[in-house]
Amino acid sequence: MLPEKTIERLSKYRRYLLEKLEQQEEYLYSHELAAALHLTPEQVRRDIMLIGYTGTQRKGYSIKELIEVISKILDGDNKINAVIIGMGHLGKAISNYFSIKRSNIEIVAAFDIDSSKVDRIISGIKSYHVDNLDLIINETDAKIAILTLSPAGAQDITDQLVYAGIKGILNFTSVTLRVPEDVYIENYDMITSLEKVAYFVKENINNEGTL
Amino acid sequence: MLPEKTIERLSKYRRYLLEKLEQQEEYLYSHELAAALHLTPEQVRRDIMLIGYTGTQRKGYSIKELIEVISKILDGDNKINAVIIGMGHLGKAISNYFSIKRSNIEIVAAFDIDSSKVDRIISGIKSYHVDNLDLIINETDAKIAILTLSPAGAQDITDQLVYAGIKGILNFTSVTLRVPEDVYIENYDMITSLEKVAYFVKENINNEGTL
DNA sequence: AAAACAATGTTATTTTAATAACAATTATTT
DNA sequence: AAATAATTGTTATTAAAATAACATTGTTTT
Ligand SMILES: NC(=O)c1ccc[n+]([C@@H]2O[C@H](COP(=O)([O-])OP(=O)(O)OC[C@H]3O[C@@H](n4cnc5c(N)ncnc54)[C@H](O)[C@@H]3O)[C@@H](O)[C@H]2O)c1
Ligand SMILES: NC(=O)c1ccc[n+]([C@@H]2O[C@H](COP(=O)([O-])OP(=O)(O)OC[C@H]3O[C@@H](n4cnc5c(N)ncnc54)[C@H](O)[C@@H]3O)[C@@H](O)[C@H]2O)c1
Repeated sequence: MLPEKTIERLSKYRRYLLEKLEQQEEYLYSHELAAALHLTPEQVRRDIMLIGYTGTQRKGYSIKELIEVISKILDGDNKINAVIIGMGHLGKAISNYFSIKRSNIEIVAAFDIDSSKVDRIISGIKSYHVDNLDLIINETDAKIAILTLSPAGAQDITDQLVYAGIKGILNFTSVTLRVPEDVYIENYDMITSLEKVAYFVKENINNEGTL
Repeated sequence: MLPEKTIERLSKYRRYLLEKLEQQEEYLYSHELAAALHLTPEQVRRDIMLIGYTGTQRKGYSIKELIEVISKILDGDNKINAVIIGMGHLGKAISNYFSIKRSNIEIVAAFDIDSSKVDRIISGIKSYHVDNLDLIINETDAKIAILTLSPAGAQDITDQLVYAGIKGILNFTSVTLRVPEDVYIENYDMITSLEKVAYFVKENINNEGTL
């Protein structure tokens, strides 16, 4: 099992590599990738070593091959399906983002409780009423859920998702969810990110010149 | 200077503590906080030690006091102002989220290039045309910017922001931004979060029972 | 008032992650 | 064809973060 941080970086590497591939580039060096993502070349090389790929000295890494190796790690043999719950502002932003930046995770269905947002296609994703949750998750064999619904319904929906066989949740609601041990949860809160930025901005301003 | 990870957790602690305060609770134990946020009690106690607060043994931490101490760390003496660039789906979701969950960072202005989204108030935030960027940032003394605009304009806007005196950026565009050393950037990409969830879901499924 | 208990605060240890160092190798130049 | 330069792959070192251990102390019970 690879370190969490390496997994995060691999995802970023792949996104950058895909851009380069579109620009018809064939090879790249560890220091290019590092510079683009604000990392060190050593770290890039170490990550690539860990996934067992080797480039050619003096020439760098084959972009095409590296993408393939990373994809094998991140995607495994078969693709993985996801659903999204709550098609408000955030849900739409994410759906739309996924339809543009392709990833090997496919969002196969969206759900909402509001009948005006249901039974239509939004950013290429079919939207269903939450009453069909269990049915559609089983039909599509989705294993991941993205939660962008109102906080009030979050725990209740989570219980239903777990029952339906969801094994990973990306949670954008501010609710702290209770799930069985074998369900992996990743919480994300923009306020935390922003407060972190604020803290380091303040530290920087205070220490101006003293570093 | 406190560790990055501690800062992230402090933000989460505060959010949880504020909830508890609203429920009229007075004290809480390290293990309660830990359980709620999927951490260990040791880590909670260590973080609290690092910020120099002490609870009372057998009784736990005073919720009110702990919030005050964390706020002093995260907010410092004076509040910090932020602006948001791009009032599309994501920009609106964030503005709205901030107007509900209060934080001591204030979003003082929003900007967009689309005249139909400009010169009105969205989720309590006044929205301006980007042409006024420099003017408004100076007037409001904003130090942080949240980027939720279309990728195409991101680097150009960033240059303007830096020129106007912005010192911290929370970047949601997929563009890798170039900034001077004294500007702190936090990049966030949902695809990375989701691919991380997918990876650990797969690992879990593969290792079922073998752990 | 004494004893038992249950929580904190802090130091020590372990684990994980990042950085650095450098030998091996492969293109390129002379 | 030999020398040079530049980049990789890997091991060693350092730094950061998390966990564990445990002595200390305030609270409760008897
Ligand atoms: N973590 C973050 O950084 C962050 C940022 C912004 C918003 N949020 C949160 O994300 C969520 C969505 O934000 P938004 O701005 O899109 O809000 P929104 O009100 O625009 O959208 C919420 C959607 O969820 C639907 N919904 C409500 N209850 C439901 C249920 N039981 N089942 C299915 N659908 C249901 C609503 O009909 C609506 O379409 C909120 O919980 C908000 O607090 C989090
Ligand atoms: N990081 C992530 O996880 C994530 C998720 C979703 C979307 N995104 C990105 O966030 C951005 C916004 O997404 P969205 O769904 O809200 O898109 P959107 O198209 O709904 O909104 C973009 C807004 O930016 C405005 N804009 C364009 N150029 C501008 C400029 N030069 N100055 C000011 N405003 C400008 C547009 O008028 C529009 O209102 C996009 O870059 C998208 O790729 C990132």
